[in-house]
Amino acid sequence: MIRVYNTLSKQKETFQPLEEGKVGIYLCGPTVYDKSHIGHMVGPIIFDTIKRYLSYSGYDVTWVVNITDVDDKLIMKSRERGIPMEAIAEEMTADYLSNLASLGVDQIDHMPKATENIDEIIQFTRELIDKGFAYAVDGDVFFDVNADQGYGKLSNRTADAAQGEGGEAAARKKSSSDFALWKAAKEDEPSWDSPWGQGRPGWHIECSAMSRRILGESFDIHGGGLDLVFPHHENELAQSECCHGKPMVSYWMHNGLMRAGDATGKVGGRSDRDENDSETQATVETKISRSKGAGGLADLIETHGGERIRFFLLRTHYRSTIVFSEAGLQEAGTALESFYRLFERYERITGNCFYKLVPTTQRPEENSRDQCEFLQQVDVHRQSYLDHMDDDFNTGGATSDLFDLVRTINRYIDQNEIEQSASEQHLAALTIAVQILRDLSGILGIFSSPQKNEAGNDELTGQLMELMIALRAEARASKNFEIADRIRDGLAEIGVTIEDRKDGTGWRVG
RNA sequence: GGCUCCGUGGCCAAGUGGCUAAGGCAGCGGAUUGCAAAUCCGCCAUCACCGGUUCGAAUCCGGUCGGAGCCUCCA
Repeated sequence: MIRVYNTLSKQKETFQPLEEGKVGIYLCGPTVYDKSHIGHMVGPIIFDTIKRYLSYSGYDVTWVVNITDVDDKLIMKSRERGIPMEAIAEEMTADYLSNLASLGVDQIDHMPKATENIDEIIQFTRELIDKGFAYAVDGDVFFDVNADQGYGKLSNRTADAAQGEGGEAAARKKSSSDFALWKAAKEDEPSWDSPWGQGRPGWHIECSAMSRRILGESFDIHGGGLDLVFPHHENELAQSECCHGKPMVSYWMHNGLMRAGDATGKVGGRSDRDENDSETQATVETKISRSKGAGGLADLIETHGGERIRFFLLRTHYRSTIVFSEAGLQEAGTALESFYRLFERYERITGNCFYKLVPTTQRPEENSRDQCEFLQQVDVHRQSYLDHMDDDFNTGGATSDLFDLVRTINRYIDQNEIEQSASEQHLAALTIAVQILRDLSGILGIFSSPQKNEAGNDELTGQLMELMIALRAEARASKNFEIADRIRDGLAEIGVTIEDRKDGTGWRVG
């Protein structure tokens, strides 16, 4: 039984899809006016993981992430850079997509763009006018907040407490909290034909229109960052529910926002150039999108690798604030090492590559019958992992079970001296356990392929290392530890670690 | 001012009424090792503070202090 925290009810609820066995998820994606920063990746990574888990649990999931490719910021950017809005959108969408790919986000089924759904948007707006929830004034169309009884229920706000956008449009609105569904085109703005003249969509309407087109009038999960609860999701909900007269989504899920936490004020390894007043900045933590150094996600991926970043994000609960820091990322990397080491150990023993194991796509039945003690322990951790995930996708708790699994497997190998000589039985049990680790980590979207370890992968290095190790072995055999240690220490200085294992000497970079 | 949320060991972080408060990083002790590395074993918290409810609270209620977000664009 999966439980989900619903922003609308402010509590965890039992997950029950509208249609048996099927789940529709809509996640608010980026406005593509600039390069994405790490904060933009929180939602995609957690929902990618949620989709993996729901699929594993037997649901047929459809996941939609929209691209907002027309709005004020895009228009401004286009003027600044003197190139068409479409060119900016295209460039930034490509950036976004490549970041997603690096972070292993590959579960998205549809990525509709606002500009490709103008007809739906106009249609939706027209329906709202026909039903008396919206009105047109001089080419603008506004949503009439006071016509909506339920307005404010998502963000717990009353209609009049919610100030809509001000500016010169304010004068034409019936109430200041009314918001634009359609904006009349100004000079030099991209625009489309509509029953109200040339114009473009307001910010919220595209999501109502596109989610309906792809997922239907009502669907299961709508997600986004906590900062979207108001006004964006409140308004979306108002539009859709007024238009259809029924609930828009069953579960509203919002991820916590990321803050920049490095003492230096750095984000993404960039120095914060424009900060020159005193030391007060030292401990300032701000929301990433407001921090001066926001950006540099590509650099971050380059230096740390997507897997480390993904793991870093998934180690905390999706609803809590994550303080971003280089140190935190470093630590995540250190923690991942124990997994990589186990994978190598497994390969040395069985000759099989962990990454070539095919993940089981179906959640197995409850505990297995008469197994050896080891596999029973493995089962305990597997079950604990699933319990964590069932509880509002608690990936932070689930990762601890992964570490428990690693320790359990290492202990089994140690205690039974499997590295020295393995019986069929041991190998079979080991294989089952590692397969389970494969399946469970696959749900988090990690360890799907080897992380490129740049250095030391070429043939020459391998041969040289073989030689060094042989020389050291000879020195050790003749108890010439001075030479042996000189070899080991010298290698350590250039970043190569020698490991004398039960089954022979090995080496690793880093 | 209105509305949310958070404060768990040196650091990060699960846990939101009841077995001995997960896990990671760092540290310490031990096994192993020629010494290391890796691995395993063990150790390291009464949960910001005060008061209350309860047989029983980190977990519920009230207050205090500290921190964050939203109320304008934001993932």
